[in-house]
Amino acid sequence: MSDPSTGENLLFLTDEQLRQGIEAMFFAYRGFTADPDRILADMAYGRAHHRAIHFINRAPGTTVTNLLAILGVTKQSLNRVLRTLIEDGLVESRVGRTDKRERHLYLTDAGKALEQRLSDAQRARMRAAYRVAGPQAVAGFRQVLEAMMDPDMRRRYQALKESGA
Amino acid sequence: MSDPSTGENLLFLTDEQLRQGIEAMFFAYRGFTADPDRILADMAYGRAHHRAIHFINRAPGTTVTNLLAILGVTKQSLNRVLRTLIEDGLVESRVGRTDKRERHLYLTDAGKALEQRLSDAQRARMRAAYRVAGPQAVAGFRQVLEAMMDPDMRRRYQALKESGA
DNA sequence: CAGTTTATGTCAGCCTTGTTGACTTTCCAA
DNA sequence: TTGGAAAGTCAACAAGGCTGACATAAACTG
Repeated sequence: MSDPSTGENLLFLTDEQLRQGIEAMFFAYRGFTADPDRILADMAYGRAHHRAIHFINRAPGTTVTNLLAILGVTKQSLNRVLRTLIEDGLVESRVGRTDKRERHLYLTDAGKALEQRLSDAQRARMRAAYRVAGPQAVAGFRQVLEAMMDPDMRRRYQALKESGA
Repeated sequence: MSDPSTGENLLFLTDEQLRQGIEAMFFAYRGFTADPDRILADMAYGRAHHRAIHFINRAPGTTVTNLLAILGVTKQSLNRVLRTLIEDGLVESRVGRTDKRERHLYLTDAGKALEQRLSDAQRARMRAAYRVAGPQAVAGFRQVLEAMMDPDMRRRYQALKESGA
């Protein structure tokens, strides 16, 4: 329409529009993590513990190496977090049956309980936002987020998504 | 349709859909920060410096207190970052004219140059994602993000948005 | 004018969570 | 049986959050 070179209206790709999107991501991510952060602050845990708990719950029996790849941190960093979770009885580490080098990770009942608290809080905000925005906006939201991921992370995300529902 | 209580299809509010949205936010945010992070890693700077530079560029002459509120950190934390940026000649701090207690912050030419590099990188990814998803998806993306913010952050975001274009 | 509040900066110390590098143990597979 | 992958550990370090205490200057208020 207004752009003769393509026949499309590309006003949504202006620097100003992109900047607004960038700032929206920044402010929204703060809200996104705020509720779980408040819960975790009361314990000796942080966001790193939340992430580990989330993905162990999501894929019970996952190996340390797999978790490492999903979280994108070093094994030393993850190990510190994992050790405290195991010590505190929230995570169980079982030696692999076929490959005994591997450790398979599971949430204990206490771990599941914490996961529930954290994800309830996070989902509540997400649900409220989804409800306000409506299904069509949510579809767009997901599309843009997927397009924003690094290709290997997109693959991991897709795999998780398909294993889910 | 499928939900007799509301007459709406609320399948987009299922726990599984919400969980996918949560994971999408996690993976997308990683992509969102990856490019600037790579640039910053070569210097002695981190994400905190990027945020300060971004918002000083966005609102030149902003005061320290205002920046504090936008970034949501303590003044000690911000001050550490600001001090290095001023020492390195990327940010200039001017004493307020009407209220001499205030410091007004501006990017120097060097600061503007770095801001440009960082935002170019971040916008490039954003632009690619926007282009793939299309204008309607982008509108939905923005709607959901806005709804996800804390109310006071939403106000700040709106104020920035209106001051922009 | 005296006293209080506000804006800013700074020192010290702490925590989480990331990093690198070096090293060991276990154990699968060629 | 030996090489290499998987896992774990120790040490050291840095960024970037936090709290608490304190200093200074300027503005505001009674």
